[in-house]
Amino acid sequence: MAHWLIKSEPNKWSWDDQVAAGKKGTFWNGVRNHQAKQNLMAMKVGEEAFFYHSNEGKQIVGIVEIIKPYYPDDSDPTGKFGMVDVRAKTPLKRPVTLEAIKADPQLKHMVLVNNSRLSVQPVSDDEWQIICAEGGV
DNA sequence: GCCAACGTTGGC
DNA sequence: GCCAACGTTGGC
Repeated sequence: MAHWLIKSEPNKWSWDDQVAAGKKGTFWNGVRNHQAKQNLMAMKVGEEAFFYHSNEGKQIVGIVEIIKPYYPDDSDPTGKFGMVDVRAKTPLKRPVTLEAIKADPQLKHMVLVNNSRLSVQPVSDDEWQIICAEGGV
C-alpha cells in the first residue's frame, strides 16, 4: 500500500481544522500542479498520508486516511484539476520537524527535502516507518 | 516549439 | 520580508 504526504499552510487549513472536520472528513482541494495531480490520482481509499504544516511549524503533525478517490474539483475554473477526500486518523505524539528529517541520513532522499514545493508527495515504506517511529505512532 | 518573463511557493 | 527554485504563460 502506498503512502503519501500532503502539505498545508496552518493559517489556511491546519491539522486542528482537519480534526474538527471529524470522521466524515473533507475534500482536499487547491492542487494546481500536474505532478501533485498525478499523485492525487494514484491515491486509493484506505491509504494513509502524513499531514505536513508548511511555513509555520514545518513539521509533520498527523496522519490522514484517504476516504474518497480522485474526483473533479469544482473550484478549478479550468476543470483540469481534482481532489480527494481525507479524514484525520492519528495525531503524531511527537511532531517530526523538517529539521529532524534533514538531519536523518535515512530520510535525505525524501521528496520533502529535494522538491519542497510539491504539495502532494509519495513517501516510501521505509520513510513511512521511520517517521512513524520518530513520531511515536 | 523555444525561451524569457512572470507568479507562486516555501524555507530561511 | 527576502529570495531561490520551480512551474506556467505568452510572444516570437
